[in-house]
Amino acid sequence: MPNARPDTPAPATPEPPLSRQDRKDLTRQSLVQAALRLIGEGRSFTSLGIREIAREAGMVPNAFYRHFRSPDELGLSLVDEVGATLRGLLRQARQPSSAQTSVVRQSVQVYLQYVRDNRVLFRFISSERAGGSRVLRLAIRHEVQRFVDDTARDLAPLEAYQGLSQASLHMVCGLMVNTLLAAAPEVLDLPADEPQSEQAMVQDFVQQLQIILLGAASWREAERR
Amino acid sequence: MPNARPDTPAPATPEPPLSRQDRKDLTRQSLVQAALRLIGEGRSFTSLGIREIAREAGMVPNAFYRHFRSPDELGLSLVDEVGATLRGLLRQARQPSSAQTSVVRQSVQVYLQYVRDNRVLFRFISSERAGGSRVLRLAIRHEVQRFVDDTARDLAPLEAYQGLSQASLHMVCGLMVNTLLAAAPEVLDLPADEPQSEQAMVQDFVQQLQIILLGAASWREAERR
DNA sequence: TTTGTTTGTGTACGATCGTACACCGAAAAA
DNA sequence: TTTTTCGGTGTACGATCGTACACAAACAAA
Repeated sequence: MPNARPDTPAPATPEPPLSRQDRKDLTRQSLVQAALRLIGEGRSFTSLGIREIAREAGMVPNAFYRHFRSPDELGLSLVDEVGATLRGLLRQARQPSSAQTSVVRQSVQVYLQYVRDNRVLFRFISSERAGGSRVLRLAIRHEVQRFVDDTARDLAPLEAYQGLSQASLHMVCGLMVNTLLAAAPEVLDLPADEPQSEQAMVQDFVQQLQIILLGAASWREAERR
Repeated sequence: MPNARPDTPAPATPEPPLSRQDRKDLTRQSLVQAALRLIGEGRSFTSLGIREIAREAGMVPNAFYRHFRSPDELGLSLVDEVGATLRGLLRQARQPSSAQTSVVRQSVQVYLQYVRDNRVLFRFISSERAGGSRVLRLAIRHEVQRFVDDTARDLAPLEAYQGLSQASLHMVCGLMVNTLLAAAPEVLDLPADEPQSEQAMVQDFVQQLQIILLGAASWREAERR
C-alpha cells in the first residue's frame, strides 16, 4: 500500500496538480476573457447577458452562476484588471524618458500607445465610467482615484511641483488624468486610414496638458473664492 | 346640403387644425419623451428596446417604425435636443453675472445647477458619449464640438484671451468643456443626503478651471514641440 | 472506502425581444 | 365625390433572455 502509486501519472510534463480551486479560478477567468472578447467585437459590456458570456466561454448558461451572481459582478473583476493595467502604465511611465522631445509629448505618445495596446480594457472603462450600472461606475471612479493618488505620489518629489500643496497637486493630477481618459475613446474611434487626423489629435492633447502644467506652475496657494 | 355644416365643431377653443404632419410630429415627440422618461428611471439608453419605448409611449410596438428605423435613430433626435439645451446654457451664461464672487465659481455653479435641472439629458450624453453605438458617439461629439466653437466665439472678444490664437483658444475651450462634461456624471451620482461632499466637488472643479485659465493666461504662441 | 461538497450539464418555463403581414380609419389628393 | 396615402392597430413567429431544478462526475473529507 505504501508503494501502490509508484509515480505521478505523467512525469513527462510537470503536470500541475490543478486543485479544485485552481480549476474554478481557471474557468472563472475564461468567463472574464469571454466577456472581454465580446467587448472587443464591438459589443458594449452593459448589453452582455449571462447566456451570451457563458456561450462565448463554451459553457452552459447556468455555469455562470457558479462564479458570479450577475454580469455586474463580473464587471467588477474587469475593473480590477483595469486597475492592474493602469498601475502597469504608471510603472512604465516612471522610467525616466530619454527626453529628447518634450516630456509631455513623450508621455502622451506613450499613453496613447498604451491605450491602443489595451483597447478592449480602455473601451470598457471609457463606456462604463459613465455607463449603465451604478456600482460599476463607482468602482471605476474608485480605481481612477487610486491612479490619481499614485500619480500625485510620483510627482510630489519633483521640484517642478514644490509650489503646490498636496491637495492642489491632487487636484491637478485629477485634471490631467481626466483629460487623458477623455482622450481614450477618441483615439479608439479614429478611422484607421487617416494618420494625419491622429497627429492633430495628439497635438491637441499635448497642448491641453501643457496648459494644465503651465497653470499648475503659476498656481499660488492663496485664499481663492 | 351646402349649409349642412354651419360652423367648425368648437369655436370655444381655437382648435388647432392638427394636420396629419402635425399629428405625426406629436406622436414622434411622445416617443422621444417616453425614451427620456425611461432614462430618467435609471435605465440606460443603450438597453432600451423598440417594444419598451413604444409601450411607455402607449402605442403598439410596430408604430415605432413609422418614425424611426431603430432606437439609434431616436437617439439622434435626443442628441439634437441636447444641442439645443447646451445652446440654452450658453445663452444663459452670456448674461454678464453680477460678479460678486469669482466669475469662475459663479459659472461652475450655474452649470451644475443646469446639469441638475436637465439631469436626464446629461445622463444621456454622459453615458452615450463613450457608449455603445458608434453613430451616437460621433453625433454627440459633433454637438459638443459645436458647443466648443460657440464658446470660443463668445470668449474671443474678451481682453483676457487676446494673447491666444484662434486655434489655441479653441483648444483651451475644448479642455474646459471636457472638464465640465466630466463633472456631470459625478454630481448626478452624488448621494442626496450629504451636501458637504458636493461642496468639496464644486471646489475641486472650480480650482481645475482656474488652473486652466491660469495656464491659458501664461500661454504664449511659440513653437512648441 | 465511504460520504458529502462542489463544479458543470441538461432540460424546461415564462417573459421579452425584433419584426413581418394584414388590416382599419382618417386625412389628403384626385 | 372617389381614390390614394399613411399613421396606427392586432396578431403571430422565432429567437433569446434569466432562472429554476434535477442530475452527473470529480474532488475532498471522513
